[in-house]
Amino acid sequence: MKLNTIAQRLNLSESTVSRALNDYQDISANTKALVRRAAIDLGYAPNAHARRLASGKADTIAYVMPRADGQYNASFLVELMAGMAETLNSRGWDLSVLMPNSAEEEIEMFYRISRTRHVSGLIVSRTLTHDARFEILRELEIPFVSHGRSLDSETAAWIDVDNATAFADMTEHFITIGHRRIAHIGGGENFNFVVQRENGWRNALVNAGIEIDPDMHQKAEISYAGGAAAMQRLLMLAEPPTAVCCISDHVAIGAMRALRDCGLVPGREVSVIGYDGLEIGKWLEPPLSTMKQPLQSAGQQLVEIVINMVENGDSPYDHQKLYRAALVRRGTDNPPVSGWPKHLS
Amino acid sequence: MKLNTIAQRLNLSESTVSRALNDYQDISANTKALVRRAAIDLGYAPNAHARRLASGKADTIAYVMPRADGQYNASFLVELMAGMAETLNSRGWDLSVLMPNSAEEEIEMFYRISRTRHVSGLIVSRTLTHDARFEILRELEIPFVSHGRSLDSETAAWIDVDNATAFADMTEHFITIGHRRIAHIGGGENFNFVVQRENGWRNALVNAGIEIDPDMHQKAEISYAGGAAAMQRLLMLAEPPTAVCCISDHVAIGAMRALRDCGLVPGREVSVIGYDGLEIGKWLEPPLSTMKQPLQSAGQQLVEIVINMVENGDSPYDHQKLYRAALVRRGTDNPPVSGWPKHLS
DNA sequence: AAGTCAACCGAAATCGCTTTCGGTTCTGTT
DNA sequence: AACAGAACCGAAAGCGATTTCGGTTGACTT
Repeated sequence: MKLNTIAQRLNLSESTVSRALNDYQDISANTKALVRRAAIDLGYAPNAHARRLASGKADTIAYVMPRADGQYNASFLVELMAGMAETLNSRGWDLSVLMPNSAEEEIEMFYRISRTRHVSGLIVSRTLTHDARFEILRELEIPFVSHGRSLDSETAAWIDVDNATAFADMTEHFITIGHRRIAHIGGGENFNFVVQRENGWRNALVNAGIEIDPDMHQKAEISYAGGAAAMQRLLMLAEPPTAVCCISDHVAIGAMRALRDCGLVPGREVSVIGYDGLEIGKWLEPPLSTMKQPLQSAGQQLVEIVINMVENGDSPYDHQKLYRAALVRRGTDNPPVSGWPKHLS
Repeated sequence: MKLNTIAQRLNLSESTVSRALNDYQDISANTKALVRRAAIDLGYAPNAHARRLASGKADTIAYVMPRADGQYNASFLVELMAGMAETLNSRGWDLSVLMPNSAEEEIEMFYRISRTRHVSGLIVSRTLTHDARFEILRELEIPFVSHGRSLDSETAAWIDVDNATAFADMTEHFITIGHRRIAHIGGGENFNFVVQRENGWRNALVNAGIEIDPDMHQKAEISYAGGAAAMQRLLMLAEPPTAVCCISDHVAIGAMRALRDCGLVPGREVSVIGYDGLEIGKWLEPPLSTMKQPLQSAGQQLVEIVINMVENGDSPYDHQKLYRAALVRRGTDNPPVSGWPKHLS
């Protein structure tokens, strides 16, 4: 089933058929109809590789998948990729998934793309505070959008959630309902969101005139186990916190477990708020309070941004969007109780 | 950076350079070395589309992503896709993700692939008991492997977990520790695994000479909420169960919530076992017992199977593999307690 | 009636690589 | 010394589209 077949059948040239199918203006409505009819009858679809070679377009967006590392919770990732694939597919584009084994391999993939040109645009995530990829992709002139900012992303396209404000809001909420000793379980990695969230927490405390006790900041692996361990450390302090801002719901869930293991009830002696708005939180005992980001279709947005950059040459500056997360109170954020910490009662 | 450039630089023909790079036998070791050196120096990589057009190979495997529907838990899906992408990337192949909006659209995608030929092989999942896709893909002669069996999959390549045996094991375990009134919360959909799991539960009961009370089988939406609702129905029975086999961990978690809401403790009055081996189960109160499937790298396996079918023309029959799930006892499977159900004590 | 300008369509070049088919050289045999 | 057979490499024909450029028509002016 080649273009040729249709051409012969209709006694037209290949070029006419091609232009008819691509809706060129210099083909009469009549022949267009004829050609389209024939294409459907014969079940014709252009050979993707021939088309891409001739046109120089790849019609493909690649997504660099992050290693499972805590920054992304799986359900969000699935949602994201589904959104990307769906949006691309509906326009006849392909979503290609890249899974580098290391930062170096990721860079190599970028170089390969810039040579083979089999990918028109890129979506990256898991941004570091200092992230060399932005500079490299710019030099290679590969259109791309990032999910998450970085110190190197001023001149790039991105969408992100305002992590700092989210954690400031979370912390202020704790202050409002009466807490003063508010801890933060954060990450030890050099991911940008880790820093942003920590800063939000810090700023809120400073604004409220609360001195920051270094012990109140615990670096942890971003996982259930990391959260549990960090909470254990907090509980062994001479003066443990009455509220904890967790960098993610997973960490918060681990923290809840650690509380239980000490005979405490999450949200009573020690309040806990997580981040991500995971649905599982609703089904815990007690249900976990969290910050939920409003990105119902981040995947779709990311895709539309890159496509615009590829097709219309949009400037990255036109595509920088910041979203705000909202507090979802469920059951683990309550005013401090008397009788805790014990030695103070 | 074209093939041509290298050819001119070395005073060789394009065809020689091409064959040298592809390691043909009729090129001297000497020129091969020369060509490769030059290729590296110039930073050459073949244009993917030209290569694919000329060779007729797409070097691309597509994965049909399932809608988030409960059959797959997100973290498994992420693991799966990461494994596929990693394995493919390491061989220079691409992973393309398809996200159809409906069964019909999925079929259309298959037809499109068989025409454009921009995909060499396919990986499908979310298999139905009666699944038309197997027949269609066979007719279209698209090499494919399925993750999960179907009544139509005898002649296809697949890998799957022995769902029936897993649920028989689960049920027998309950019987062994003393339960007789064992319920099953299953799914209402026509997915094949739903039927298989239900059958496993049934068979174990029959084998143990326990009569099956229709009330003990609750169809539910495969989700937290579905599990909670189903458990509520079970608890309102005149004679509620003392143990429940849940079709997934999510359902089990919903069921645990329903138990708590009735003032009961999961694993005490009513035992619960889930399926999937989700890590979150470890961090619940009490930790959720579950069945864990051993597929550490299903993604890699699926990819290798399709590649073998594409490259070596392997028969689907050579690639049918069944795995067995294992019970992970954590905290919600215990012998029945006296005093429950209340009216019997 | 000649000239002009759209409106349409075809010829041919191109995209960058693969692969078949033959043609040289070179070595080793008889 | 002549010939066979490796061993190597080049020419050229695809692969199946897109796209530029130009050439015919036909209608419309003047």
